[in-house]
Amino acid sequence: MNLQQTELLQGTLDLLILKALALQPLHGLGVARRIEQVTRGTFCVKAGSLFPALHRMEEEGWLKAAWGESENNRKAKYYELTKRGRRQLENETERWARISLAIGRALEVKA
Amino acid sequence: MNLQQTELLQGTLDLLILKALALQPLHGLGVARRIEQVTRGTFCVKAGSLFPALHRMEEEGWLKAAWGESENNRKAKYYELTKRGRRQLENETERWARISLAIGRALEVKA
DNA sequence: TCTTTCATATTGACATTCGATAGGTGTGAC
DNA sequence: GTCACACCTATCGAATGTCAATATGAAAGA
Repeated sequence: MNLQQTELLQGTLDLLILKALALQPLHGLGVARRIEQVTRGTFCVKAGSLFPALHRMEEEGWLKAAWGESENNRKAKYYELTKRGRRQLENETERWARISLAIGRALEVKA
Repeated sequence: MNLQQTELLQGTLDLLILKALALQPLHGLGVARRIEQVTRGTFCVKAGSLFPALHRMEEEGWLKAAWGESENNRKAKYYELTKRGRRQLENETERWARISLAIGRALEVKA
C-alpha cells in the first residue's frame, strides 16, 4: 500500500530547503534538484511536497519569493532566505545535531 | 499553541522502541524510561504517544505482549520483540544510518 | 481498620502537522 | 503539436501530541 519512495523523515524537509537556499537563491524545482544533488540521490522531493513546504515557510517569514526567469527563459519564482530564515536554519541545524547525537547514542548501546 | 517539548522526529519513535526492547522485555512505561535514559533526556515520550505506537507495532507483528507484574507488584503489560521485530530493527537502523548520513552531507556543504 | 492520597500503568478521543498522491495550468523550445 | 519545464491545489493518511480518564497497589494518617 505504502510504497514510500522518498524516505524523508518528517521535520527534515524544512532543514534541507533552508540549507539549499542558504547557498544561493533558487526557484522551486531548483531547490528540489539541489537537495537531490547534495544528498546524492537519497532524497527526491516531489513537487507536491515541495511547494506546500515553500508556501508554508514563506508564510512563516523564513523565505522571500520573487518572480524571475529561469536559465531556460521560463517564468520561475525565486526564493531566498530572510534574516529570520537564517536564524531558523541555525536553530534547525542545532536541533538536528542534538537529535542525531541522541539517537546515535541510543543505537550504540549494547546488550 | 504548539509547545512541542519532546522534539521527536516522526519516524524515529519506532526505532527507539525497538532498540529499547532489543535489550530486554519491558512494560510500557519502562520503555519510556529506557528511552529517556539512553538518550540522556533528549527524548521524553509521553504515554499518549507511546501506547498508540506500541499497539501499532504489536499489530504489525513486531512486538508480542503479555501481562505480568511490574517491579512494584502492579499489573503491567510486558512487550518483547518478535523475530519480525528484530528484522524491523535492523531495517530501521540501516535506514537511520542512510538518512543521517545524507543529511550530514547536505549540512556540511559550504557556500 | 478505614480512607485518603499518590505513583504506577494503561487507555481513549481528538487535533495537528507534514509529507505523499494525483491531478491540473501555462509557456517556451523544438 | 508535442514535450519538458515550472508552478499550484485538493485531498488523504500516518504519526505524534494533548488532554482526560480509568484502575490499582502502596503508603500514610485518623
